[in-house]
Amino acid sequence: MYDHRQIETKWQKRWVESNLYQVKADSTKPKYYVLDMFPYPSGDGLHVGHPKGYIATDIIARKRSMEGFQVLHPMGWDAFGLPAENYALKNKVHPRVAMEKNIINFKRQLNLLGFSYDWNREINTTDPAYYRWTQWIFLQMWRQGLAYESFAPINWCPSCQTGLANEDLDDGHCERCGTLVEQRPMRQWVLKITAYADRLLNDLDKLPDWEEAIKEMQRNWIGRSEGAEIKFQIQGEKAEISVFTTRLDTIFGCTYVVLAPENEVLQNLKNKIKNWAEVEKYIEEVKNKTDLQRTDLNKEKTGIILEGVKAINPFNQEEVLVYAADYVLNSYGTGAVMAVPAHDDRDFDFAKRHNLLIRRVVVNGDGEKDLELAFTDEGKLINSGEFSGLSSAEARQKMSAYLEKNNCGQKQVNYKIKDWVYSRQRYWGEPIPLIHCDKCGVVAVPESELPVLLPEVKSYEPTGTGESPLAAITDWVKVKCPQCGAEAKRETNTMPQWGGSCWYYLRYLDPKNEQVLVDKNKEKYWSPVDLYVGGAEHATRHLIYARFWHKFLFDIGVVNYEEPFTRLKHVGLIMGEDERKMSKRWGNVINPDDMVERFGADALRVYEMFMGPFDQAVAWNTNGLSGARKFLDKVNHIFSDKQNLPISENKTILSLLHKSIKKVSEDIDAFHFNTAVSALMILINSISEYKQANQALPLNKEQLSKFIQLLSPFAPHLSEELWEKIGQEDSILHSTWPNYDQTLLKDDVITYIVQVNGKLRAQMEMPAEATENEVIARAQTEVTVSKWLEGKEIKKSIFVSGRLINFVV
RNA sequence: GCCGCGGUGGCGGAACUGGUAGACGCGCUGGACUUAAAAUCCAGUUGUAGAGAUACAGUGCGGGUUCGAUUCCCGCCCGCGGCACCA
Repeated sequence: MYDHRQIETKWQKRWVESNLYQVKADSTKPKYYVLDMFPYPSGDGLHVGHPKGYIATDIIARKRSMEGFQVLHPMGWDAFGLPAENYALKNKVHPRVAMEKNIINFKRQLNLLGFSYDWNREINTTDPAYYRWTQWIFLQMWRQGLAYESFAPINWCPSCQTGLANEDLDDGHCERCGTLVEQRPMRQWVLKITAYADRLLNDLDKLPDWEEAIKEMQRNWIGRSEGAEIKFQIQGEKAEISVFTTRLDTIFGCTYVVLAPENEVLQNLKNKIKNWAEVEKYIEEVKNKTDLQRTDLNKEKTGIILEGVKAINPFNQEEVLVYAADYVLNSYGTGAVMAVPAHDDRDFDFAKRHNLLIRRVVVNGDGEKDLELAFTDEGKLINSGEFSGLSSAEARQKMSAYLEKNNCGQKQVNYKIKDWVYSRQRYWGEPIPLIHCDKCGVVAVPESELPVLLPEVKSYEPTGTGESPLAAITDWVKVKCPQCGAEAKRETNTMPQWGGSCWYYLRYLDPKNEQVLVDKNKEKYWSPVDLYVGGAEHATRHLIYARFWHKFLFDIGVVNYEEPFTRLKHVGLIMGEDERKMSKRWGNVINPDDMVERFGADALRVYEMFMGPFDQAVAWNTNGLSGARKFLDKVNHIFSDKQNLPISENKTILSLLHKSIKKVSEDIDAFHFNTAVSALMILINSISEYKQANQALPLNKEQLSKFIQLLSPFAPHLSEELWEKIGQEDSILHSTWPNYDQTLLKDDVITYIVQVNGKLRAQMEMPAEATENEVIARAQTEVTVSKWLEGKEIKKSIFVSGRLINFVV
């Protein structure tokens, strides 16, 4: 048993004193940038699951250093935003005070685990010197028309009392507090992420080292669909209804048109709609439904006919009925659809319920029999005028041409992703650096006056009025218009939590620069991030936002790469021992402080990497942690003998050492930490077996030192201690990562498997250079084999060199 | 409903491009040491039958390809994650 407290504090102190982890750009060396998603410093501190990703990046960082890279491995705090503020409100302290206290605790906990962060580069999104640049980027977007004011209804969380982006919702509930979100029309700032939708989608293909699952989530979230927009004239009116469809080929099957109840076309047709009173009542009813009630797939589709209104299908001049129904969403496409009940499930349901005409126009080898369900496959067109006989795909081509020629529509691409609602009616965020002037309109705060400091307030509780608490600070709100000098007002909304995290990885490159966001040369040297590790929950939030901002910064020449994160790995959760998510609510939280106290940081690191595949969720098990500790004790034991043990070099073990160097090196790079640890255990077990048996070590000192190096990224404290013990003076981090010797990987003796009809019957040792004939001859003499061959004819012998021989009888 | 991932001992999990299924760890059983316990060490640990050598079965289920399938193909079942009246 080694004294982990003594060893770990000793080395942590030395690492700080020698500035071991401080790095500078050095163009004579290759660089490697390893990044963790930075945490928001909550008051609960870290639980044992948080460091899992940090341990992995630390292992990679240490290995890369030993491989000769200049490694950037920074850490900081995502300290603005709702979580920090809600915590502060609950505990009745100022968010700044709470945040500062929490950071001290987080940093203490991280240091306890021996991470190799370069703390000289620490950043904090709430630091004015930092958020000055968050505001600066916002201003650049505003100048380019990418930030705009909108008054459309948005998601409103009644508990957090602020507007939210679509990305902040979880099944219609506030992602933070779980409250059901409402729709509220209000003034807000919106970022035009849709302008980047195509690039965000297409460039995913340029990221081969991102996990397919994450890319797929982003693709779904962006939700690109190609189709056509078609104008239906309203009979006897100048007005028209535009619909969006991806199935233009089915347009001859359109038997009615449906408008979303919020669609303004309805209001414009008020006078023509004979049953307006009823229609208005329906619109009211829908307004009072929550989004969840509306989108419940199981509910019956409601709707109301617009009496007196007919729409004209531009392809066959047919007059069709017009409905208002809430199964059509106003926020997607044009807020109106052409209903083709024969070929769309939703339209089919609605048509059945309202007894509407169902006309089939696409077939696929099944004749024209009556439909019991919508036929949504593609096929061959029928009953479609001049287009009959074409395939769906051909028809779409020709029909789009028809639309354009007749000026009644065109090809159109739609996205599910919405522009990003960027303002929050809360205190704890970056002030939006804009000024409202009666004469000049919206005016930017001059860049020389950035940052716009977040003022101190007496009450930072949300107001719920649609204004942030900042609106109450008249002294702060009142300013002179930078353009005309007249009395004007500051924008009082603040930025969301996601703002600061959209670009923090760039600030680490040059954290103290007061002139620019990041120095060009430093950016050129360190960019892009080579490895980024964090939770999968950010796939459609932070990771889309950050890619969007990065592309914008690329467009304005701040960065020189189009994609910020070359390789992305997501970390699997560590669950409680009861297999539930660790949470105070279940009382199953394991605190790393206790585990480090009992077993040591090295054991915790080894265990978390050994638990299972990195990206998979696994339940915590303290017994497993003690197993990791036993392994380290065994390691320590081998190196700690006072007397110098005799050495009798053993070729098998030497070969195993080199196989282990290969396996551990490759496994670390592939994020297969669990099998890397297992390889280290196998190696140490066989060394210690030899030691037990002969009282002689099978490897010499130099060979054994390679093992310490392999272990060092996982267990840096103990490794430094043993490294010193074997007489090394410099830190193990400055040593060179071991290489394996190809010639030592081959075994002299190979265990051959002998099968009869594919069933294992015997094993035998053969010299590596044995030929096929020798192996076959020998195999037939094995008793356990000959017994199965007796009296049978060998039809075939299958020989796999170095592995097996299989007799087919 | 759509998309993605997965299903292997009592448990976490290994298994290279089809070639010894269960590495490594936990737990459990027995033994050594000890007055005793802990720690440590040794042996065993997929199931069934057998004292044992051994035999048979076995990687969610049913088929198939192959000398040989956890791995490939077809058809299902279950679990997890994401998206979802997106036209």
